Amino acid sequence: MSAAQKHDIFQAIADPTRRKILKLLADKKLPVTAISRHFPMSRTAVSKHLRILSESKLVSVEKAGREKLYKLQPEALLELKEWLSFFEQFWDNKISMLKYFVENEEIGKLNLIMPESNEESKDS
Amino acid sequence: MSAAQKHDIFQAIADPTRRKILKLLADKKLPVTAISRHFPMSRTAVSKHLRILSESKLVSVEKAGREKLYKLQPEALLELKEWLSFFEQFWDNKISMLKYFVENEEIGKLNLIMPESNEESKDS
DNA sequence: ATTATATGAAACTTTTTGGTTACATGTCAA
DNA sequence: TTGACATGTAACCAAAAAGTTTCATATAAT
Repeated sequence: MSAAQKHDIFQAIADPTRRKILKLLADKKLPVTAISRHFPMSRTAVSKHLRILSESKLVSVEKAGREKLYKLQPEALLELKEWLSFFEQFWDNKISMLKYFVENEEIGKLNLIMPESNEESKDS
Repeated sequence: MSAAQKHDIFQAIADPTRRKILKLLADKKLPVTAISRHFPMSRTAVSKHLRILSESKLVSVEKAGREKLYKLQPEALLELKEWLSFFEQFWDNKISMLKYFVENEEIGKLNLIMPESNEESKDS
């Protein structure tokens, strides 16, 4: 069912505000008003972002009195993970070293492992 | 350097055309004209997508005679991987079962592991 | 030299996106 | 039952995105 939903997960996470919302919800369920306090925009704008996140199943909603609690649904990120893993196959031999540099926040030094940094370049 | 580049990786992969381009380039380097044959749009439109992919370092360019060969740069996806890994911490215990369902294309049955599917719901 | 191929840039159009304000509804507290 | 709080929807607007066509430039082939 659901031939083509309007918002896919790639689109959903494209917006910085929505990514920040996801991080907020990682801690705990929150109602719209609480969420919107973290942003320099109206509650209504945040509400629209939440609708988009809901459509792509990244968050779920739960009624609690007059509030509606939004909850992170991290399983939806599985699709992204699968997509990523396809490309990792073209990548594997470099990943562990890259991980090292990233985890040590020294990604700026990454040219150290790039072989093309020689003085003169010979073809083939 | 480069305080805030115009296109980040999340935006770059948000567009389906660009994701397809990345898959094409996974196989081999290609010039714009060859790439655009896979799409129902003009070469110029594809060229613009490639510029966006370049800006976010997902592809690199290499001059070859009168052609320009575009090449996949999968390392740029590391940022995405890092972002994802943050959320996996809220996810770990479910991941293996989810993987099973996904790999067997039975994601529709996922409610099997959702505890809230009882007949009546008791508060707290 | 001349023609054909490969490309990017510019100007323009249409659609989508992200935001606003105003309004209607539902729930809690007095 | 009246007032305050929490929310979503509607109508609207501006800016960004994605596409088009036209043009200019560089390289290759004849």
